[in-house]
This record gives sequence, structure tokens and C-alpha cells, in this order.
Amino acid sequence: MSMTKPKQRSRILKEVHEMATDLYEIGLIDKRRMREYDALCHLDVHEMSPRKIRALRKKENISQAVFAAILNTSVSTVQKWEIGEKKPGGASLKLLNLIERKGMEVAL
Amino acid sequence: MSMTKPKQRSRILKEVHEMATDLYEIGLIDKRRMREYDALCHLDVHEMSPRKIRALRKKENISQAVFAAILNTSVSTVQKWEIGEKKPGGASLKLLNLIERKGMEVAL
DNA sequence: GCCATCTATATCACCCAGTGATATAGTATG
DNA sequence: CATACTATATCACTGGGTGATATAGATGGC
Repeated sequence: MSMTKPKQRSRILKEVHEMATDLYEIGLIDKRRMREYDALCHLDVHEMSPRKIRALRKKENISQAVFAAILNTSVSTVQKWEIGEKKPGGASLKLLNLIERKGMEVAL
Repeated sequence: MSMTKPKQRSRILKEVHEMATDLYEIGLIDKRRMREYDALCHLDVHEMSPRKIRALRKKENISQAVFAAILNTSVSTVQKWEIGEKKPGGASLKLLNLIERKGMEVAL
């Protein structure tokens, strides 16, 4: 009620996506089209290869320690991502995707 | 080498934080001052109570399902956060903090 | 009123990502 | 060469995250 409200647009996008999700589950639109909606609303998240993750970090010239701090995770975890011993998923993957698309600044 | 480079500022901030971290570990600055640096660089992440998480979601008028999709996590997980059965940590917590500070848009 | 739909809550068992510690090996910088 | 800093490598542990399913409210249309 008091702040500026850039809320409207994203709200609508979400409505659209919800609707599309429903249509998909009912079977009225196929998987391919559903993906388009996902992409449209920037809700799709793709896997991140170890090299990609490292590249993402190196691009900003920061150490694994700082990178871990930014992501609020442990150094050990970042290492395993980069070596390929463990693969990020869920919110971790989402964050990495955001950083890839929007730059490290989104996490600051 | 080719793109625009808004890189410089965040780079410096990170340097500052790294330095502060070192100073803290050595014992030259105390915990309170360290926290200031954390806050300055927006690297601190605070816990999120179940109510807070729910409030965050309700504020945008979205369902748990959509919220989960945005965070790239499962509905089940969001539920447990809101009930208090599990508490988000790591990248999950970071994302929630970002959304709290910058709004849901950061995740889109 | 009743039925259909969406949303939320609840509970289950599984397991792997994430953690913390520690030890070693590179690689700069003085 | 020595002293940092950074990266790689294992290790054992555990709890956060997952997926499925079942129930209960809430909403809305006929």
C-alpha cells in the first residue's frame, strides 16, 4: 500500500504460467508448449555442468571461498560441484541459473 | 572482454569482504564489526521463520505450488518450511533472503 | 443443496546433497 | 626458499529435500 509496485507484471506472468500448468496437466497443451511457457516466465532451470559452474565463478575472479559465501553454502560443496562429485539441485541450481542469466550482482 | 562490465564494483566489495574475513579470523576485528562488513556486502543471511516464509509467499498472492516452482523446489518442501518441520538453509535460505530484500522479481 | 476444482495440510520412506574437518598439493608473492 | 593463499582430495555424518499419496478446507458454478 505504501511502496512502489512493480508487482503487477510479475503477478500476471505467474497467472499465465499457472494457467498453462493446468492446461498441460489436463492434456490440452503438450510438453513442448509447456516448456515455452516455462521459458517465457523464466521459470525453467537447466542443469549446470562442473565446468560451467567453475566458469561462472572464474568469470568474476573470485575464490571458491567467496563464491561459497555468496551462495551461502560451504566451500566443500562448491568444490564438489566443480569436480562433478555432487550436482547442485533445487534452490542451489536456481541460484546458479540466476547468476548465469543476470550476473553475480543478483546475489548481492 | 566484449561485454559491458558492471563487474568492477562488486569485485571490490568482495575484496573488502575477503580482507575483513581474514582480519576477523586473525582476531584484529571483533564479531560485531565483522557483521557490519557482512551486512555492507549484503552477504549476511538470517534465518527465516515459518511465518515469515509464508508471509513472503502470501505477499505475492501465489500458491505453494507456484512458489515452489519459482524456487525450483518441491511443494512438499515449501510446506514443511511453512509448518516448521524443516528449516531452509544454504542456497535455499539465500534465495529466500534475496526475495525478502529485493522482491519476488529477483527470481524471475 | 451438491459437485467439481484448487489449495493446503499431513505423513511416509528414501537418499543424496550439503556439511565440517582435515590433510595435501599447487601457485603466487615477498 | 619461505610464507601465505587457493585448490583438490577424502572422510563420515545427517537432515534437508524429494515424491507420492491421502485427507481436509476453501472456492465457485450449476
